[in-house]
Amino acid sequence: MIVRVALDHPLAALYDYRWHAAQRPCVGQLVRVPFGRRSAVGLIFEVAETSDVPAERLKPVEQACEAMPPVSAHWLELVAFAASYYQRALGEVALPALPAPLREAERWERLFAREPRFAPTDAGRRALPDALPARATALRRLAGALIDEGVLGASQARAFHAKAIQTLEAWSAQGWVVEAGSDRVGSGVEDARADVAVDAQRVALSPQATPDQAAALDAIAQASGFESFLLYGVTGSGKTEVYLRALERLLLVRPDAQALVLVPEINLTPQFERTFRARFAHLASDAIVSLHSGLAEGARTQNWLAAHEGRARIVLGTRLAVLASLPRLATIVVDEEHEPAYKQQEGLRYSARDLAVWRAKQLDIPIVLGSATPSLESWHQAEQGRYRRLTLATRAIADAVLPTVRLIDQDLEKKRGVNTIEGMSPTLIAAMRARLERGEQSLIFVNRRGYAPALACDACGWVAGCPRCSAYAVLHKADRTLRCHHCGWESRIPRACPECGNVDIAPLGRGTQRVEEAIGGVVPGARVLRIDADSTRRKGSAEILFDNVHAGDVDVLVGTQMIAKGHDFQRVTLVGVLNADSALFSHDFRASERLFAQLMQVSGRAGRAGLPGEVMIQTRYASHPLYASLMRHDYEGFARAALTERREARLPPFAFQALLRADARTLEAALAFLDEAAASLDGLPGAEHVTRYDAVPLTIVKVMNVHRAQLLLESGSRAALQAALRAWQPRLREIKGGETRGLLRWVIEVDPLDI
DNA sequence: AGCACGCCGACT
DNA sequence: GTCGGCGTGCTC
Repeated sequence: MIVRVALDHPLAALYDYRWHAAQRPCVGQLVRVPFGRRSAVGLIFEVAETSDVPAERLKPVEQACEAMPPVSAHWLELVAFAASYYQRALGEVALPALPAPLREAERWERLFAREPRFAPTDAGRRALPDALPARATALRRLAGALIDEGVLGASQARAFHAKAIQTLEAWSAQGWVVEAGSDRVGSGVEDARADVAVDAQRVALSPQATPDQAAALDAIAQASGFESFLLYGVTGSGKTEVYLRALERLLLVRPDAQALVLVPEINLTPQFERTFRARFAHLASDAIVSLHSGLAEGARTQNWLAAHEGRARIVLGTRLAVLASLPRLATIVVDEEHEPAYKQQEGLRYSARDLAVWRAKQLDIPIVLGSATPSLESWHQAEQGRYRRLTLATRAIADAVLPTVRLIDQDLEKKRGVNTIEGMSPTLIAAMRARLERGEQSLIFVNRRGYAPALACDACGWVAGCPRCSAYAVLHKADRTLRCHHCGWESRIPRACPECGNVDIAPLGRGTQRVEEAIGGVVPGARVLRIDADSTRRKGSAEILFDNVHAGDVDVLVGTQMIAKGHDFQRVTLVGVLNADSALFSHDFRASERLFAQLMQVSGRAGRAGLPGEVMIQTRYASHPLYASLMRHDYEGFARAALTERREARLPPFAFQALLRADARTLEAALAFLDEAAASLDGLPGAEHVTRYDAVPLTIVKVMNVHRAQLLLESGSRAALQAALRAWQPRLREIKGGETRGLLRWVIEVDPLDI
């Protein structure tokens, strides 16, 4: 017997091994095999009688993972499709899709051992680190492992301390730990339970579906087999309620059916999990699990296995969850389907949304893509009738009305001699003061973190830059550093200009920190809070900060995109947007689509609880059509105009694109490689239908002392592009190997988002 | 991708 | 004299 195994390795698709065990090998089984001088974990993709590899070179399989049920043929097919579509080796997709412990044969036994298991509760996570005496090192390490891993088996625990089980039982009595009997446990279960009561009330507030919601639900319920629904509804129109009810129906009708719910960001999973747990409180504790990179390894593995073994009925996760093994998957939801976060930006550069649609088609099941501002790709599909559009036209919350959007024309203000104060128009400042007097909240959206995006010398024109990247160094005033947001470089702020010695160096532009500081000055008495990647670095701190806003301890909230998503601030009646203009004239053709979606989203934060909301956007281009659409809350008009432009320019979704990216020590080497690569496309299958653009340096040419360039390919035919890419790769390997180019790395990206 | 082998410059 | 730089080649 021969088994063909996928290994996490870029060359051959499958490697052949001899199978000696008594029982028949099984496709989808995990195995440990010798590979070169070491041993590796792989996945059996095929079982065969013979091999093309000479018999003397065939090595035997070392071990098979008996405890884990094999992954389904459907899952293998999904992985094979993703590998082929994104131009990667099979194993490079299959193995990274598995949780890490499954990829290490040494951990299998422990992983599948049926023994008592312990998981920390939220209370435990908070209390344990401080509750133990400093001298109790074994206990402290036990607590540390418990928190880091998320789940600890009895034998693992005993390794720390002979009486660890008694200790864990005592902690369990304290409410710091839950014991999960002899079964494997999920995580976060009991934490979410604590909030069930609260959410049950919240849910109970909207028991009656709006007519739009009911119509959408009927359509989804009537779907037989594959159908893509584009659930198009403004913020607050109750898309989540539609997801919940659709899943409710599904899970009631089919007692074994599984659902996959994708959300764009980790921050949003706890909220969703609470809501889903409240609604599906009758399900077993591990019937709802989350999957995202923020979970501790142990917890993520247990959740993955709960999905794989069919115990999990609802899997809530970020983009990586689209590759979860779900043997009885019956429906998929992709919330905020337009979010760029669904695109993986390293390793296998897949679009979770696109793979989700493929999965639905493969399994012949319905999929719901939800958004207030759908991606132009999805909107176009709906226009073409390939997706079915379900519109939620009204806000579900009683009395909620769309906010008034007004532009602050900075050009006009300047002409009239109205000066901005710290980058803010007096109109915006007055509006914030008025909110403060009325006890309402303001939210100021700034698209840059840090104090100022640059530090410059007035005398000689010097601007502080990162020594390793071709980017400006961002000024962070709080810790008096200059930082590069591309590579993490940090240095002290110089006292004087290093070029000319001038001591009058000044910050250029405005980031969240500077705006926070400025508002403290111009809105006296306001309690200002900043939320961005810097202020929420510690795990869980974002939730604490958001809680302050909800509790009313904040008058003005300053932040980046982070503040625009997921949170319903009941008392926010003013949203201010500073420096949005830069995206209007970007060379990236998707910049305006992203800007529109972002502005619609931040606008949705204003006026949720019946209070009239107002959005003020500072701009120097007040007559730009994007703003005109925004003021009318007219996504459809925006989409129509944008799609017309895309059609005329032959851009996606009217063409398909791929990038060849190259990294090298010099820009010349990268460009030379790309030029040669472009020439080598000639004569390849499909190449006659593929347009080649010139190889160009990336906007930020140098990152970490590596120079980057790219070559864009475009075709009206996806099949032609795919064929050409496939045939191209051996040639690219030759070109790279043929001449000594030093460190040169290349990667193909299919359907790139940023160009 | 790892990992080994192998061939030339700065150190104990 | 070695340690270690990364160039090259291999993995069923």
